[in-house]
Amino acid sequence: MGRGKIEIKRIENPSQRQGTFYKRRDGLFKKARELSVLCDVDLLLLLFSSSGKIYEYHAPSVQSVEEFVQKYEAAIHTTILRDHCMERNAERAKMEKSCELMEKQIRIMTVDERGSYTVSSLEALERNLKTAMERVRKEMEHKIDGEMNDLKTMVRERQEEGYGLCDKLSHVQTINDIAEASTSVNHDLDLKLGFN
Amino acid sequence: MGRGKIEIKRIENPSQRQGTFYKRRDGLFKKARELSVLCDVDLLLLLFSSSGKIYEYHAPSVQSVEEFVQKYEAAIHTTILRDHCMERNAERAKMEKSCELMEKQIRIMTVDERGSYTVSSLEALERNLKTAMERVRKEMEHKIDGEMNDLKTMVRERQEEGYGLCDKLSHVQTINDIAEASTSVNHDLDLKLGFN
DNA sequence: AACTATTTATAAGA
DNA sequence: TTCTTATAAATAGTT
Repeated sequence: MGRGKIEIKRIENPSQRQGTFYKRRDGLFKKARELSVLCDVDLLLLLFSSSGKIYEYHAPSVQSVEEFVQKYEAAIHTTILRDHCMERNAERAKMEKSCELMEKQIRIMTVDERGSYTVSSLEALERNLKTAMERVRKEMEHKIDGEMNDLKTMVRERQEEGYGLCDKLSHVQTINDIAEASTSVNHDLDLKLGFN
Repeated sequence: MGRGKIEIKRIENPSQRQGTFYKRRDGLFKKARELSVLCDVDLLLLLFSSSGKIYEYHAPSVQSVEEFVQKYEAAIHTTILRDHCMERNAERAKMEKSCELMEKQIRIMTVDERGSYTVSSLEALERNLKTAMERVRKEMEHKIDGEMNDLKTMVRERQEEGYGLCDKLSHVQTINDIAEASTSVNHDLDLKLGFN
């Protein structure tokens, strides 16, 4: 219908697309209204233009979008929505169960589940606690080793700063051009800073 | 369009109304699809026939009625559904966070978080592990005490059964009316069962 | 936004 | 429902 036949695919020319949009939108709304009147149909039509503007039509019998969607959801309730809802509920139940299990695990690991242990589970628990204990010790040693190394590094850095200071001092001495037996000063300094 | 012009008002003849419904419904859906394709329009069309059947069309870009309605409601500043959804999402996020925390706690308690401890946290962990250890020991003692008591009870029950048996035996003896020095039998039985 | 040639939708009938 | 077809209605290209 029109001067020429068109293919049903996106119109790339924006102004042409806009023009066609107005015409066809009006046509669609008119058809929607006619269908709802002629055939006693409850009908909702929502659309967003490509520029983001929103347009809506609903049959006179429809009070609001929310009411209509609720009716839709109630009707479709047997399939999409319920499935979706059940999926969410299953996911949620799974999560809750996993939470519960973890909570229980924590209570067990802190031996806070009085009276619900068997002797063998207590033995297993004891083994686990021993393992954890060993790990704590190793980790602690590792940590302390690390801190020792840091301290050693600090000492070394101080030492180097000290040497730098000595160099500067000796340089100053040279500039002062007092050609005495001044090496003893450096040596004294080393001794005071505890170097050897 | 058609053999004659019609007035746009409810068609009272049911079969004619039904026929028109099919034709115009198909036409409307076709137009809706064409508009969405030609003009890049997000579109949702929901309708209930007068007989209560539901029909739906949405543009390919629309994933679901829910999604579309959310977009609509966001655009129209109505927030009922979105709020509900956000509530669910918040709840879920909270749960996930709590799960994560528990998982971390478990990893920490099993000393499986290599390198992420401070010395003081390791000390605290050690204290907790010692407490757990003590509890395991207490629980184990308690359990073993319990089992001992159970065993004692069993022994006592057996003993009583034994006495019962002896009584019966002696009764049978009495009935058999052999008035001999038969108390020795009971005594032998006690010795065999290991009582006293 | 209006015009109009042409295509498309559909009312009535089968 | 589905098809046919005469006719009404929608709209593409244009102004």
